[in-house]
Amino acid sequence: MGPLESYLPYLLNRAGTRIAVSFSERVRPLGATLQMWRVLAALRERDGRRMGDLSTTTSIEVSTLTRLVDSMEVKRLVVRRRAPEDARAVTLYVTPAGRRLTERIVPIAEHYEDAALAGFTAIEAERLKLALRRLYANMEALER
Amino acid sequence: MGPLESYLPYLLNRAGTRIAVSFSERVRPLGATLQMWRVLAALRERDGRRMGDLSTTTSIEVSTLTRLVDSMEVKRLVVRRRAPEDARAVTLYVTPAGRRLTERIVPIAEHYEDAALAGFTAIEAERLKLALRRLYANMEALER
DNA sequence: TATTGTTATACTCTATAACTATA
DNA sequence: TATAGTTATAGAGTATAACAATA
Repeated sequence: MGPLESYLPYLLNRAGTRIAVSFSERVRPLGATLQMWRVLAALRERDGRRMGDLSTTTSIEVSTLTRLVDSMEVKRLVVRRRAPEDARAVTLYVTPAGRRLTERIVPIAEHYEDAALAGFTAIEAERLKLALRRLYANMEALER
Repeated sequence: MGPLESYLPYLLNRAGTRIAVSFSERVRPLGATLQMWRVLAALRERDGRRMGDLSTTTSIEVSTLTRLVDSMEVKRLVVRRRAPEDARAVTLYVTPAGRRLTERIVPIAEHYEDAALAGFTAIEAERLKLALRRLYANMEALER
């Protein structure tokens, strides 16, 4: 085990934290947070998702998500609806205001994607993303 | 901007959080936390570092670090000493107990490094680390 | 009995700024 | 005046478990 600088989890968290903090500052003036953006991005992909589904795709804890969605409902960005096929489940839908906010954040997200990957070739960028997915899968496998 | 899954900051944070949580669980029985390990790893590299120095190398906020070091002093893992050349600065030294704990965590850290990179060739692993360093540098440059 | 989501509590880390003691 | 570190306070997120409603 060499210096901290060569340690993968460290490099990963350092880069991840840096980009998250920077992105958060950038969307704060719009009244949004990183976590809100994750929910909006997930709903942009597919509307009417369940809380549990959103929790796994956004990597936000269910109990955190409950309160996050509370605040997003107050801001009229999303609405909760009981799922018709299973009355235990709650599904989430974006409102027009939520859609407008989403479309304002998308270019910022794209900008961060580009800024983070400045100097990377398209192939290098894809390799990096693939590596991160493999890494995640490895850690998931380790849990069992 | 495609699905959340293809978004770099998301992939980064997801992988980073997963590995951090898993590692934390693994070292908790030893009475250690991820943040403590970072400090110990930094001091293992070089003893007698200043608080400010430790803050930047570990990516832990100075005010968080102060309280973290408080708790590490209570556990007799490190000791604070005033720097002789500048009485404003505080330097940190590992105790024998701290060293013993460090040596117990090192193999765990190595294990996580290996587990996360399972299936990666040495070249792929190096490429990934290099990419993470470049990405961090890009974000740092963006701040200015 | 198991599952979905909510609520409550305690805890960790961060952000910010005020404060002290040096320089 | 600026710097190094500490302290205080508020906020965001997590971990955990208990809970209600439904399956």
